[in-house]
Amino acid sequence: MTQTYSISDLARELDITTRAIRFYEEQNMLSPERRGLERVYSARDKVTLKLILRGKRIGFSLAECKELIELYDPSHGNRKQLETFMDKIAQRRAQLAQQLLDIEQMQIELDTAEERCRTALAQTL
Amino acid sequence: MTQTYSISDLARELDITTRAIRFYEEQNMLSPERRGLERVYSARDKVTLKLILRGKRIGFSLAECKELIELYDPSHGNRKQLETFMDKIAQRRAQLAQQLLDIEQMQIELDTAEERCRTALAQTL
DNA sequence: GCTTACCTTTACGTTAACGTAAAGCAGTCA
DNA sequence: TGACTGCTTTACGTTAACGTAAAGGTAAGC
Repeated sequence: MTQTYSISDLARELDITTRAIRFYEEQNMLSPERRGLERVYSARDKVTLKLILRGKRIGFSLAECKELIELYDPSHGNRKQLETFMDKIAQRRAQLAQQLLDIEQMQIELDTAEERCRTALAQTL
Repeated sequence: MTQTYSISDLARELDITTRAIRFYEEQNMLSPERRGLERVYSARDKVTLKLILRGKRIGFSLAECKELIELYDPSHGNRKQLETFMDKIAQRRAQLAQQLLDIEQMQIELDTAEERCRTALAQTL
């Protein structure tokens, strides 16, 4: 029923190494089931991995990714903790907003770079 | 006339360390003038630094930032080189597009994380 | 003349995020 | 019954991007 995966299944599908996956577990970002010694991953584990990879693509550190993962389940938190969570969420939001600006700016620069390239290419004719 | 800066001027203004600035120079991303031993930075140098910092904020490696800087001046390139430049520009564009998707997705997740937090907080009353 | 504030170079130290090898157990296919 | 294939753990190696300390040069102010 509930889909499970071996470590190399996930490695293939997500295009990362098994070493990386084990490393994330070492960092307490994952804790897959075991069948004997073998790791058995759930759909939830896969989601977590995807979240890590997405975080990495936009330049988040693993520590930051870990915080994001922890935000997934705020049930076991007292008031103080939950407020800390809210703070972290706000921080991430601000960071993402800044990144959007940065990307926008960089796209503009790529535009002008491309144009300079085009004119330089025209010269070589 | 033409504005110049000392290394600590730039460090203060851009909120980085002088060590970092010297490091970028070591990596051939900058080559400021010298007055004796002292480094003297131009407005262009400052722009370059800003570009580096912006790149870093969206998770680019220094190597990637360096490529971006090099795209600034495609004048001294032969046809082959210019085409390589165009390729790199296209690659960066694709990367930025992916990052936009990732950020969008992450914003959605922050939304739901925030909501979960809110309901958990409501429980603590 | 001495301190203070910048600047320089050289060089070793550090952290993150894995890579890579070594050594071994468990099932299967010819 | 090997030989593969895939899984495991342990542990040392590596790269990027600086941090940090050591040792010293120079100009300004008291």
